[in-house]
Amino acid sequence: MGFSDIIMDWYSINKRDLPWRNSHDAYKIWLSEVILQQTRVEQGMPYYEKFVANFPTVFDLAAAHEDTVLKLWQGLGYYSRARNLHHTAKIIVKEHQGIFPDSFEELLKLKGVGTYTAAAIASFAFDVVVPVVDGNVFRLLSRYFGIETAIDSHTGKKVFNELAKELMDQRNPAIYNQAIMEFGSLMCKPANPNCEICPLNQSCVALKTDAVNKLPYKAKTTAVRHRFFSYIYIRYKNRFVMMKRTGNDIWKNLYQFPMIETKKAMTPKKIMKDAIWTDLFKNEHYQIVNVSQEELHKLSHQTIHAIFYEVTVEKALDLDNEYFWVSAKHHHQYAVPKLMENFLADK
DNA sequence: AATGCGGGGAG
DNA sequence: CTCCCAGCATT
Repeated sequence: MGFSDIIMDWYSINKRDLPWRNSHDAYKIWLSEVILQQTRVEQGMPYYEKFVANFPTVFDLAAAHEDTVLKLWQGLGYYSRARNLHHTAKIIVKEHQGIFPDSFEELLKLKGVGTYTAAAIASFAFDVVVPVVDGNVFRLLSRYFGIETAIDSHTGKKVFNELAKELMDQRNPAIYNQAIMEFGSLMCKPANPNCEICPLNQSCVALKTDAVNKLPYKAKTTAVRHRFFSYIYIRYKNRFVMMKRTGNDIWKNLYQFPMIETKKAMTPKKIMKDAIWTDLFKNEHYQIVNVSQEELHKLSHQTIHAIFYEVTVEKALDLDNEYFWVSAKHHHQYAVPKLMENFLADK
């Protein structure tokens, strides 16, 4: 038995019952694949269910407001996925009559659809023979064949894609692609893989050479950047002030309190000299009723040092620029970063 | 070719 | 703590 036969046999017995596997609907497959980009299956699952329930077809998604889409995506991270998802839904409706293209090349043209996702949709929905190479496949192939080429290099991507292509079961691209990812995910795990019971353990190079823990090889390690956010939580009766984050930064198009970013940790005394205070309050009276402890919010390559200034005012300020009042009853419709959600959950 | 983009689970 | 997860867009 060859590599692909072993993978296929293992999969037929050990596969999980995942909701998107019960469909050949390109829309649902696309939806699930975008949700699962850099996201574990268990984490993405409830979001998939929510999106299918709220947007049963691509027409429903295309007709929605971006705020609604982002709100449903809230908490999942990498929000450009949600923005691109919405954008692409509108393209599919306007330019493709609601029908997804059925070739790898055409799928690749869609925003938010890269080589992996295009291959996944093409094979799962349309039985196109094109290999999926995700994190699971990189790991499995690098270990089984003992390939030390860095998976995050240009040549690495080419090498592994070529290899994955040669190994494919040409007759069952949809099932085979699911199978190799499932195998990588459940058997050839990043830490503590199940080598003892692995059906490939007789011919695995990494196992033979004691290199399982060294592969796959990655070239880059990204440095963590520290940022200091001072949020101003301005309350008047049951309302508070919010704004939309624009600009190319984290949490684009999500909402937050007015805030000041500084390059270093800053004392309240210095923060309060920032122009934002006169911008917001002008000559109105305000009172700082609480200053939170610094809270660390860790992202993959940033650590946000957050402090919340809780301020009360005696009348509803006239707001300009991007600021606006929201009531406690209505603020839930705005998508907010996890950091904001955690703060608001205590209110 | 290199960098930025979230949040959470596992070890 | 560190690593990594059904990656992609941008430069």
